[in-house]
Parts: sequence; C-alpha cells; structure tokens
Amino acid sequence: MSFAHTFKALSDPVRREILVLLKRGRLSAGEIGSHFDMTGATISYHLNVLKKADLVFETKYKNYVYYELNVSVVEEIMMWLSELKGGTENVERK
Amino acid sequence: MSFAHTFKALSDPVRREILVLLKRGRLSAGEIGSHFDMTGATISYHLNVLKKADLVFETKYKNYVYYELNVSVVEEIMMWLSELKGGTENVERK
DNA sequence: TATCTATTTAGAAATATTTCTAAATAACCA
DNA sequence: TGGTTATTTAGAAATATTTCTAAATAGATA
Repeated sequence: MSFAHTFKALSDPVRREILVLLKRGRLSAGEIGSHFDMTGATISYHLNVLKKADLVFETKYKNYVYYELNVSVVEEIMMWLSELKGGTENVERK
Repeated sequence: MSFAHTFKALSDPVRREILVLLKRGRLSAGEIGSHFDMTGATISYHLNVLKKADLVFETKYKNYVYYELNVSVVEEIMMWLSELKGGTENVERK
C-alpha cells in the first residue's frame, strides 16, 4: 500500500510477532490466534492491518483462511532504509 | 531503545521526512522545522520521539540543538527485516 | 436442512498519538 | 544586566489505535 501503512503495521509488537510466525510458512487465522492470549476478533483486526499494508496475503481453503508473508514488501522497506543509510551514491564499490 | 520504539518512530510520515532531511547531514531544530508547516513545539515532539528511538542524536552548539541521523539503528532494523525475509539458513551461497 | 466451526464485522471502552497555544529554559549578544 | 533568539515543556483538544463482547457470515458435515 504505502510506507505509511507498512511502517504503521510494523510498529505493533503483536503484528511483528505474527510476521515472525509466518516466516516458517503459511498459517490459518486460528493457528496464528492460538499463539496469543487474545480473542480471534483481535487477531483478525491485526491480520487485516497487515493485509492492508501488503505484508501478508491470504488464501482460502475450505472454511479456513491461510495467511502468508509477503516478502516483496519487506524488501521495499529495506530499500527505503538502505537509501536512508547512505543513498545510491554511497554504495561501496571495490 | 527497542524495535517497538524504532518502528513506532518510523511509522509517522513527518518523522520519516525528518530522517530523509538528515540524510544530507546534521541540521538544527529550527532548520528542520522550517521544512514543515507546523509549530516548533510539534517538531520538538517529533525530534524527541526519534531521539528516544535512537534514530537521531543531538549535539548542542551555542543556543542551537543539532540533530544527526544515527545510522547504526537503521542497520539494526534492516537486520531484523533481513531475518524475516529468510533467516540465516536461507542466505544464498554460491 | 440444521448445526457446527472458523473467521470477520460492528460497536463500544480504554488508551495512545498528534497537534496546538502559552509558558518556561537556556544560551547568546548589546 | 536585560533583551533577543532557539528550543523544550505543560496541558488541552482532536483523532487514532487497540482491545473486547456480541453478532454476522461462510463454508463443512451429519
């Protein structure tokens, strides 16, 4: 979506932990929820924030909704941070 | 300080723009403020959030306070994101 | 079809964030 | 010293975020 949304999404510890869980592969909303001491509704809210930020995408199978990490947006933020660190003109060349 | 504070600090567009300004070198609080249509008090608040997140540090000279980007914390977040992307076990080796 | 399971939506309460104005500090200079 | 400039602090108002409970939806199965 936008850097604003992406960084906002990353700014919450629950959402960062969800992303770490998804690092190992896709999980259903319920599986994600079982890692937290929170209602399914709250997890659903956080998943929606991550989805709007394009940090995860969902696929539906039977009556489950599976969430998966979207690596490409993580790469985009890394690019932004890399620019901040030094800009292209400072890339080290040997 | 912590990832929580760092990402929270990065989640605001004004603060991200301040960081981009500081990319070119240190600036006083007033110089930073002149780039925005906001009161000095508001800029001071944002600088304080960035400072608490260790994204900037300040040095005082005369009656000015200069702010400078702290690259090392930017690098730490990039490390976290890099882990998220694939973890050490996935680093490409040729 | 009826009902059970998984998940989301709606709405409300508590808390946090962002911004302002006005006042306080702190250091400079005439 | 007294006044000017740069910046921060305090406190308040507006808005946004996070969480819950209860209800709604959607699909699966008996």
